[in-house]
Amino acid sequence: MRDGRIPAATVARLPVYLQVLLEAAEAGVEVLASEDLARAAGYNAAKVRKDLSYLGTHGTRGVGYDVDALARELSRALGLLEDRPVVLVGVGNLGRALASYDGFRRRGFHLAALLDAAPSVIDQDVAGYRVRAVEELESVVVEHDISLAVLAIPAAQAQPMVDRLVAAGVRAILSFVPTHLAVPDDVTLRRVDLATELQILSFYEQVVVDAPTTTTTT
Amino acid sequence: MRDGRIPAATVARLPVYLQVLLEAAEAGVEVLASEDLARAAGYNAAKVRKDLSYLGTHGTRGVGYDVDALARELSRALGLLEDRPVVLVGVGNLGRALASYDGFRRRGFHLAALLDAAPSVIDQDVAGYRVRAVEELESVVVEHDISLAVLAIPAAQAQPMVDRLVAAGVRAILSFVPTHLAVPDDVTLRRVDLATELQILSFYEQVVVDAPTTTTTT
DNA sequence: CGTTGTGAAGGAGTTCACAGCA
DNA sequence: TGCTGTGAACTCCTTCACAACG
Repeated sequence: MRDGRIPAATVARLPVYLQVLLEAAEAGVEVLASEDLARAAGYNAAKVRKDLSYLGTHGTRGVGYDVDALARELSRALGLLEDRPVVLVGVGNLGRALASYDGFRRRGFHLAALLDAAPSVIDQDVAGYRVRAVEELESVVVEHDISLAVLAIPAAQAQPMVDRLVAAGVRAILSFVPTHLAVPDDVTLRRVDLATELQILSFYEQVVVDAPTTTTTT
Repeated sequence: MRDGRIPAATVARLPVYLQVLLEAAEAGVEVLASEDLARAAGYNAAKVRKDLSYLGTHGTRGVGYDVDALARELSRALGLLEDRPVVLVGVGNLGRALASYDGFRRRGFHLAALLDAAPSVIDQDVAGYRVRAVEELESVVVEHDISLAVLAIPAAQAQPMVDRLVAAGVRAILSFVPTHLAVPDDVTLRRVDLATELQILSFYEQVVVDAPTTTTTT
């Protein structure tokens, strides 16, 4: 256990550990050794122990980690002790799917609002939510004290929308837009590009063998 | 330019470069310096040059990189010279969105088949495709010579399905399943977990400042 | 005794800085 | 002159290996 900053690579794995722990708890398991955790997460034991050591977590030597305690610890570290409100901007195909995706709900988030610019979809019902006009963005963010946004709009409109989200007070953005988007240093942006992922796979498929069986990183 | 293996981190950036180049070509730009490419991609010039050097690509000193030539070079490296067939397994909310997502089509892939296990969706029309029974998996893979699969099914059924895909001859899998899935060494699996991405953002949002403005890696 | 927590070694990826060339 | 291509330095991450300890 150290106290400086937690390495980015470690942060990216914490949700995976949490997931494994919640499944173990579900199954009635009370203690897991780093070895077990590693197997279930797809890493190795040394990495698991080092990662957890950054949290200052203490397992029990000769025994392992208490499943419930560690899950709580991870939830706390990730800021998931209570449900976080998220605003979803863009209700096209992908946006609709994201709105219907219950993984968000089940893993600590809820959609506080769905926004779109197209008059044709405004006021429409999507996955049980009423789509609101992007004009309401600023008021929605303030009203629900939102700091997380999911962006699923066309590339052409994306940068201005990012600027607007940032100005409104959003601190972190999950972008599905296939373009580089600039944000200030104090705002975090993660980009998920589905076509890019397939293209990476395409590379390894033809090169045959040897791809690092991956996950998202950094 | 070297000739060994291309670093995983570099491979993950190649699609981004390609995207930038195609947009530049679209805009009529014929030459880009590493500096320009870097700005558009969100990296820095040294990284761009080193990445490209692994391809054995030669830019022109004092000038930059020929946009068309480099785009072709990258397409070749990524195995995108011709459209690649992909099989999509799982036509739930996410699967439907993926089927409707035109980014795949526009960036070198086409869905050769949509499969699902639920009798209620079989033969249904989704995004213009007729959903087929998973039973047809093996024949579809052989018939279309498919090596890429996209997996969007519940975690519980995922590992057996992965084994089946691999046995059928699939060499690379893009998984949206929020669980670790095992594949043999000669098969590549990339995992995209949307809730995980949000949880990572949640961490940085609360920690305030300092997150490495990211993209998918490895 | 078994498993954690961690220094230290090793490996991967990034950035620097400059020589080399169009 | 201007920008590429790249060795070398550096930083970040992973893995090893073992002492510490319940």
